[in-house]
Amino acid sequence: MLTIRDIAREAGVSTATVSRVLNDLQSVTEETRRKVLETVNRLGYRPNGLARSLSTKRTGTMGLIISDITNPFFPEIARGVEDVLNAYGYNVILCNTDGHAEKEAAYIRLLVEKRVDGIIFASVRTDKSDLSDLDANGIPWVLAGRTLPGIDRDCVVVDNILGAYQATQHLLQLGHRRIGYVSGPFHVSVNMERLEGFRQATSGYGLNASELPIVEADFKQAGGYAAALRLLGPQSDLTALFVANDLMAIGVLEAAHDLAIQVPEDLAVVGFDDIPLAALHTIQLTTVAQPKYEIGAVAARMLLDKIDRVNTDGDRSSAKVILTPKLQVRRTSGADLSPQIGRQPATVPDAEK
Amino acid sequence: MLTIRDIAREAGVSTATVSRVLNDLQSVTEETRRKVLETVNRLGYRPNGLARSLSTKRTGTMGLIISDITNPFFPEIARGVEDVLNAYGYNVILCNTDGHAEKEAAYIRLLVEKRVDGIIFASVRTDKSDLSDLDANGIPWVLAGRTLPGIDRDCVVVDNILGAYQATQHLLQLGHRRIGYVSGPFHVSVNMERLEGFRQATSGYGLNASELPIVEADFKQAGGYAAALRLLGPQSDLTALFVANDLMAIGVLEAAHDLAIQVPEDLAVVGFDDIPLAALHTIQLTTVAQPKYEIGAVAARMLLDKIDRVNTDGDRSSAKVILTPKLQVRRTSGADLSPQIGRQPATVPDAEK
DNA sequence: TTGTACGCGTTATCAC
DNA sequence: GTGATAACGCGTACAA
Repeated sequence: MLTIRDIAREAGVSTATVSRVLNDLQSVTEETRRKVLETVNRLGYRPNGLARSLSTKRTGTMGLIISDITNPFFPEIARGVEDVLNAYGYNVILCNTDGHAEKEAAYIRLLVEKRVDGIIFASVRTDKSDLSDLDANGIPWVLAGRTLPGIDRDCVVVDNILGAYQATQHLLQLGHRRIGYVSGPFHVSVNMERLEGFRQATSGYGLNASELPIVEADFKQAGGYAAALRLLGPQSDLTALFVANDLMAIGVLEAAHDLAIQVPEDLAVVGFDDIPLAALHTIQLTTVAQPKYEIGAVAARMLLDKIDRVNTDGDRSSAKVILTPKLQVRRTSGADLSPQIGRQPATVPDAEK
Repeated sequence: MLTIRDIAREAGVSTATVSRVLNDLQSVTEETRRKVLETVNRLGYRPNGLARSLSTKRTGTMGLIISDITNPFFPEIARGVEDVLNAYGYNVILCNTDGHAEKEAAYIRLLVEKRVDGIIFASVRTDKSDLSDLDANGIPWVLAGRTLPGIDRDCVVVDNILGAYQATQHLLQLGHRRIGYVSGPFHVSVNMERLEGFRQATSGYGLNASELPIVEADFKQAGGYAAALRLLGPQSDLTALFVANDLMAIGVLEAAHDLAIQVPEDLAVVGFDDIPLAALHTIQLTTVAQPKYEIGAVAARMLLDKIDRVNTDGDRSSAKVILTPKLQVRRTSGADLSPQIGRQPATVPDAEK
């Protein structure tokens, strides 16, 4: 592949001049400028970014760490990240960790070796030591859609406690008292927060949250399906389920169907995230909406800011941005059925089918 | 950040020896080996991949170019690509082009400058000149889920013509004769092929394909919705729609619902792709299944092969892999309704609701 | 305005 | 087995 020296020789100038033209710096005669650009185009020269990065100490590449891009929650976040970063000339390396700590650690090591300019963590699980490792190496990072215990900066999240509180209260106001919680992995922060919101809301209604059934699952559709089978057995008295994310809620709906349980007549279901398919008329999942694209976009801007600040003054931390979740009331919570749950036919779209 | 020289000095050896230990090459005494590794771990040294790549001429990074990761068709492909490449120590740079030629060209330039070891194209549109540009620069590439006119190598695809043929024939066998085609962008190869399959099947039944309505849309849900509104106006006599991809088919279903058209009783719908939500019991979209994950995985392996071959002998091309699509018959085509279309109530799941 | 020469952090080719 | 040292391709003081 051609080098800057080839261009310099061909154009009859020095490599320094070629470099100046390519990065349009300072003083270069329009004459020589033309000459250089002409040979560059004629020969199809492409600068070697590796050499450039080695010299400038910036790569124009960022890492994006998520759990699994096939989870419908993540593509929009990734898109928000990508759009913003790409507008500033950055590329994004995508990393699927499946929530495995080892996979994540391995990715981080690779990203550090590739000297990415920054990393966005949207995966559910991250070791705090990994982050201090990055700090030690001077690589800025940002958390998107999640927090970490003991860290209340450099992250953009929705208020999960509030969202879960609203969702649960919605069910309570509809008259439900026997409400189950389909949980994500217990130790994951977003799940802990949503569980906390669930607890606050139920105890606000004088219920003992510890008496309400909670089943741990994995944030995936199949996990939600399995959890629902366990919760909705023959002797179940549950009339509603709050599910920690939409993907599991979809699994719950599938399970309810297979168990011949009518939603929302016999069972109200509320999810979290508002993934695209939740709004389809055949699904109409009541859920807590997160601004996914915005979470990604804001996180990206925050990261860019942080990089700027590292390069100027020494300040390395950003504020914490908390976005507000919004309860999207749709069919599956049976809001139109209240106050007598499960007694009268639903008057919602599709009900007459 | 620490350099190999720091380690060499601290361990009392030369940089060459440190390098040998790190890449466990040749002859190094167990003694010195231990000593080097100890200081590496103690000081937390991370090799600079840029410098390494500059020297070795490989980056361990690949580019993946797609249209839009929020289109449910792509996450599984991306996952297949990522899983395989990551197993071989590669990272993946994700590029969303939205089908814009300029965006794609800009991405390719960036990827070339970063000296990625290879590129996978899963986007719908690619300029042939871009590819020859890559060839000129010695960067291997592979096409995934699509072809390019005049190129029948280095790609993995399903037989789109066959898939579309089967889908259309399915509708014809159910008795439909007035079938519309909701098209993707006309110039996109996969769409052209599916249209071709549609034409072959209809003319096989003595129909004049040119008399059947075809509306061009954009492969997105909103586009499918809009196309359906145009096709299903008051004076429409269509009893079935073959839709070029599932995402648009979802839009068609939404439109049908808003127009109070019953699916499948009044309108049969068949899509293409078999995205995850097509299988949900509330959707049950009849569609042509593509093995998306496999397409990504096979493309990744093909790219790895191609890279290997470039490094050994000079052969730079791979074969063309054609995977077989599979018609997934579900509710929306009303297979259980035949032969009298639209006369009797459906006896499909959910019908008694 | 332009050119020379060194540094960026590795790997690889020599000697020893 | 180990150590100098020249690439790798670019940016950039410094000098001219």
